[in-house]
Amino acid sequence: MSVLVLPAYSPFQFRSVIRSHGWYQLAPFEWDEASGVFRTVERLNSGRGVTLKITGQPEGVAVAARPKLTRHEEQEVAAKVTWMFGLDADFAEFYALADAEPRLAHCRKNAYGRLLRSSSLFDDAVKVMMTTNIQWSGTKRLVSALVDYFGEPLPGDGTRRAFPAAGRIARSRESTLRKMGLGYRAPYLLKLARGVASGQYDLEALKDEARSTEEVRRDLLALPGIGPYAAATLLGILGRYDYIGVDTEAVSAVSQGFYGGEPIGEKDVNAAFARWGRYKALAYWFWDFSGQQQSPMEAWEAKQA
DNA sequence: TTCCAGGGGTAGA
DNA sequence: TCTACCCATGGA
Repeated sequence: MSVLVLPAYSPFQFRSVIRSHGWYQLAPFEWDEASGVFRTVERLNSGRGVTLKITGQPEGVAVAARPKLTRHEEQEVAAKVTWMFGLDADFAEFYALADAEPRLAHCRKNAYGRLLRSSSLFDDAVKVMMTTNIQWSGTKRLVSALVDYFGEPLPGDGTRRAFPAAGRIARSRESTLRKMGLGYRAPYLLKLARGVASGQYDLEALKDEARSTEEVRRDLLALPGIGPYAAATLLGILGRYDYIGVDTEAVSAVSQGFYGGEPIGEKDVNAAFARWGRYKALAYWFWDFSGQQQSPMEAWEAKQA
């Protein structure tokens, strides 16, 4: 076993990142609320699979990796975990704005802002695609099915698998994906996986901070199965908060909170948060609609339970 | 049984 | 740019 301790840019709260959105419930992620242990499986560049047990530290995270990593693999794992937890992200500018807004005043003290990411943007694009026009229980089922069927098994542990590489899905058939329950999403996922595997789509290039948000959004919208909602969600994953991922929850919450319950559309949701400029998506995502210091995520979880 | 979900693609206006 | 319609599947 190897242990890495990775510092985070302050302020940082492990649990706030874990529960920033529903990803912690999707395979191969596992979260144990009682013990505060987060586990996942990663496939490294060498092809080796490793399990990561990640726990919160006062100002960062500790990563226990099995089996023992080489020095080179330690660097790779550190980079992956840094990305997944946004350890180097700085939200000072957002907090300065949020401090003056009662509905966002809880953000700084809870270190809200970081959104839990998968280690690669392909994984997150697939997961977002599996959230479209489906209930959350269905999303969990489909992602688990993809991991179980295509994921790389961990040597010596047949039960744990990493999220499948694009190439593994690319070599399958649409009929196989449909049988797994993906329905009409099957051809979209197949096209995305084949495009990524062939190099037609370079998703990791979208992490380039030098590119404009509009350009990145255009590239996201060009991907099969990625529309306005999915593109906005992925932009948030990429640390760009100019667009709100408008789903049925957003429409409902913003209608109640800002339009007196009147029927509204995607434009109205974005208009309600227009004054937050490049922090629109964060302002919406952590907005305390209930007035009880509760973000939409927490309200959504409470409704689930 | 009917409706609809953390929507997207397409055609037609 | 906006709207209407279709898309598979399972949960409510």
